[in-house]
Amino acid sequence: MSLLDTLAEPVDFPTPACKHCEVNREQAFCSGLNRDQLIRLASIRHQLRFEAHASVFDEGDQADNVYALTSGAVKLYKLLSDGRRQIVGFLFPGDIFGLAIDDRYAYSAETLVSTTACRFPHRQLDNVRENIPVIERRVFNLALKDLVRAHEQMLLLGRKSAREKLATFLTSLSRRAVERGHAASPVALPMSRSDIADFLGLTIETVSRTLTQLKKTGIIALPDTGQVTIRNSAALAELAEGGQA
Amino acid sequence: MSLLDTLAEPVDFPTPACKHCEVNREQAFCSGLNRDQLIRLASIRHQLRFEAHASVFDEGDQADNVYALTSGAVKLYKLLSDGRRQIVGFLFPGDIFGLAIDDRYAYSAETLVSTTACRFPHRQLDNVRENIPVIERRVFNLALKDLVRAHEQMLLLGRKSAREKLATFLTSLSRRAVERGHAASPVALPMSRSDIADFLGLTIETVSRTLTQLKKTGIIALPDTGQVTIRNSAALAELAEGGQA
DNA sequence: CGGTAACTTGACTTAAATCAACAATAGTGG
DNA sequence: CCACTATTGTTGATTTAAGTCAAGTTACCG
Repeated sequence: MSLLDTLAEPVDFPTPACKHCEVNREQAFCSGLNRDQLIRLASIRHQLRFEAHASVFDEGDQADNVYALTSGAVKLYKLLSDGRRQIVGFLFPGDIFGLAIDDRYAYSAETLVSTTACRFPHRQLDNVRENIPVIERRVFNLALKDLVRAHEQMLLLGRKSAREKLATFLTSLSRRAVERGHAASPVALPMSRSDIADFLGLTIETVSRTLTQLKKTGIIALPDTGQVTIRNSAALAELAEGGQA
Repeated sequence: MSLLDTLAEPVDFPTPACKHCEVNREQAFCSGLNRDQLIRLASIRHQLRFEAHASVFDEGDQADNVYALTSGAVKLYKLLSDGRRQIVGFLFPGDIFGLAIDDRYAYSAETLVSTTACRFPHRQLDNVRENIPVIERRVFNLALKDLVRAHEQMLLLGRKSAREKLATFLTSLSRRAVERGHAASPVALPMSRSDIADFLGLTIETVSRTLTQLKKTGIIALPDTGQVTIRNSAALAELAEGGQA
């Protein structure tokens, strides 16, 4: 689709919040902006729909676009030459991805489930950011949140046991679900065991065993592979922080 | 020292580049700005000198300041309640630290050696950033570089062997030294083995053994504990990326 | 020069990986 | 709707990379 097509898309004003970022109003990319600012953003955005398990872009690709996730879920990952994989983030509605330096994406992005996102051409978004400081700051704060999360993940990867890793992972997913207006439990696991393993620096066997172990101690329940019920969130949180719960 | 004292400090204009960020001109916080922009920044900065092994701030402290490192080196780390530590970054001249969300630092900062830094009160820097887009973008790009580095470190922590971790670490230190105008080899190691271990998710014994092993294969030499000579940078780089060098 | 802290090396242990079935789940086509 | 197959997930047996425990050794500092 060309830029002209994008501009021709219906733009639903004067709705106060961007319809396509309706989840996570507090921190979403385009929430709380005024009419003119939304029009500027809408004029350069392109709304996209992806199938489950679809590639959005690959590490090393020309970084032409920034994406704001509006529904669904995405994983970001890096590969070593022999196929070892590290997932560097799971994204949910309200998160953005695709920011890059050196004009190349530093990770690959793939959907976990059927997903919708707004796409913003990097160059045009740069221009909007330069002219609308509140948007620049919005993008900055989202990037900073990613950085804080990355630091927490480094602590997890470098210093936590398998049990602590899983406890932290489930706690974090639950907290983020609450931020998006969902219940703290049960937590949806839209990713495979293999994805969880590659996010936590473990193998699928260890992920499976550890979840079984947490189930046996009554801290969680596993109604099905795609869902976890948190039965004792205090114990889970305690475990996540290195306590001996 | 009060804000008035800061303002009373001699400001060396019309020097084109901030004297205190003279290393790493390309990416440094205050390089390449015009006279008015430098004056604005200088008016809110406070120049500091720290001893070696001095605490700059602790995780959880009120995040009142942002720091731009001008000489020396700093480590950023997070702790678990039982004392396990993860170093989330080593910083060198040209790097900034102390950016935070929620008004709390997400990590502790300590000097490795005698260090000088510019300190900017968060509130006042916010104001300058709002009014001077080029400064906002400068801070943004430095934060984004940190994020890219954090992603690389997640790949290292989650998926690389001890040997690959050390190879990556030395390669990265060497590359950054070059960026600051130093030689690619020998590489200075201003941090202890314990710091290296806590950065790479290893123990000091494994760090020591692995360095000895790399020395035995002739890839590096260890003239003393604080320095590494890279004898075969191609082999080291190959190892770092998971090759079987 | 003495003493402490930092680093190295060695012996042994262990948490998680690997290898190997097996079970459950989800698609697919009859 | 139900077999049939492929994929994903679980569990068990064994291995291994890195951790732990324990000396030594070197370097640094008062």
